[in-house]
Amino acid sequence: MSLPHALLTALVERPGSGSELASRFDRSIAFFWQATHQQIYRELARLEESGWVQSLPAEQGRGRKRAYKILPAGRKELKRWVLEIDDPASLREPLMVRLRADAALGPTGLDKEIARRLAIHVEKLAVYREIEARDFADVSDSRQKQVQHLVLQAGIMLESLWVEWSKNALKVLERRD
Amino acid sequence: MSLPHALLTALVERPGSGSELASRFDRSIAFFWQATHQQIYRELARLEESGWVQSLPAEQGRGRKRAYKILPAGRKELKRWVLEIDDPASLREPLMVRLRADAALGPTGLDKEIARRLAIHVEKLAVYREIEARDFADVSDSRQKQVQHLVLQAGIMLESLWVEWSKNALKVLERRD
DNA sequence: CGGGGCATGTAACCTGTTACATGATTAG
DNA sequence: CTAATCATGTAACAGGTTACATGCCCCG
Repeated sequence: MSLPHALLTALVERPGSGSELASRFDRSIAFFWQATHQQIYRELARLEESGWVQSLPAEQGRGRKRAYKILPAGRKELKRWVLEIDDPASLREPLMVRLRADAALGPTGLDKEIARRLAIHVEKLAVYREIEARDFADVSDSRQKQVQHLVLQAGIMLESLWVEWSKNALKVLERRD
Repeated sequence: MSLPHALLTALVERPGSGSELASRFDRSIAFFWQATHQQIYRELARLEESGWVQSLPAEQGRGRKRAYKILPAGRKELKRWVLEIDDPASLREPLMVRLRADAALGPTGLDKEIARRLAIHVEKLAVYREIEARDFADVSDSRQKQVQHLVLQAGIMLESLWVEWSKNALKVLERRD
């Protein structure tokens, strides 16, 4: 489980409230981690219980912003966690299951769906490339920036992969025999 | 949720018992769908309840193989499901969270982990390429075979991506400033 | 001052994971 | 005949998803 540590990371960069973290999430590691606001609130409460973050006491009560900041114990926990080892995440892609079903049942009309997804990937790729051009144009960036760039690069490579794969898949699925 | 339909697909190809399906899973769509035997048994029971599959009545009881075959209603359901639309699956990759934490905290020693994973991806890639050479050497394959090949190709492309990305990441992480 | 949107929160549910248990089969 | 292994199954749990509820704030 990485959500608590993803939140700690965000809070190292800058303190913030649940809703702020949610939108920062969308802008930073959305390619490789997602969380709904419910997950975030639940997890922030747990982090506070563990003594890893602290909510600024000034503001409390439902409906009011509640800003959190990371505590030393949280920093320490994050440093520990970064060096945990785990195998590459496995991808669960229903489309691949559908393809195998198509192969077993005969042509089913999956090409429409793949064309739709091709468009999605093309668009995402354009967005990511734009971010890259804007934030990572300088080749002589700091180490910190280059590491952040690595994450974006993985996102770009993934979208490129799916664009390429989808085009090829459409060629194969054209066959109606 | 795709597990029930992944099982239906496997049962269209050939009837089988839970354990057989589990090992067939490993050999066919393991790149894009995984399931433990517990999930499979639970799901097979549900599929039977829904009237989509039938277990051959001869064999029953704990510890005895229980073969299932797909029913017409199951085939129909599978055909319906193949054409459902959903957005590309999102990848949850803790390593990317770790990288962002590394960027925020300063060098933490992630390069070891990435080198380890590079080796894993290289090995998987070799295995997939071997399967490809053995099962999909013929360019003039049937449509069915070509569609199955598409799934394997996606797996190969993904592993290649991570090999390439890991090598680049190692270069960046060498920097210790 | 009333309504809509925003921030937070509660609750139920589902999938997937892990640990463990039991009956059958097979090897030595 | 016993031990190891295989096939099936039970149970508890954790993370993620969805639906919905509540309180604050600001705009008209």
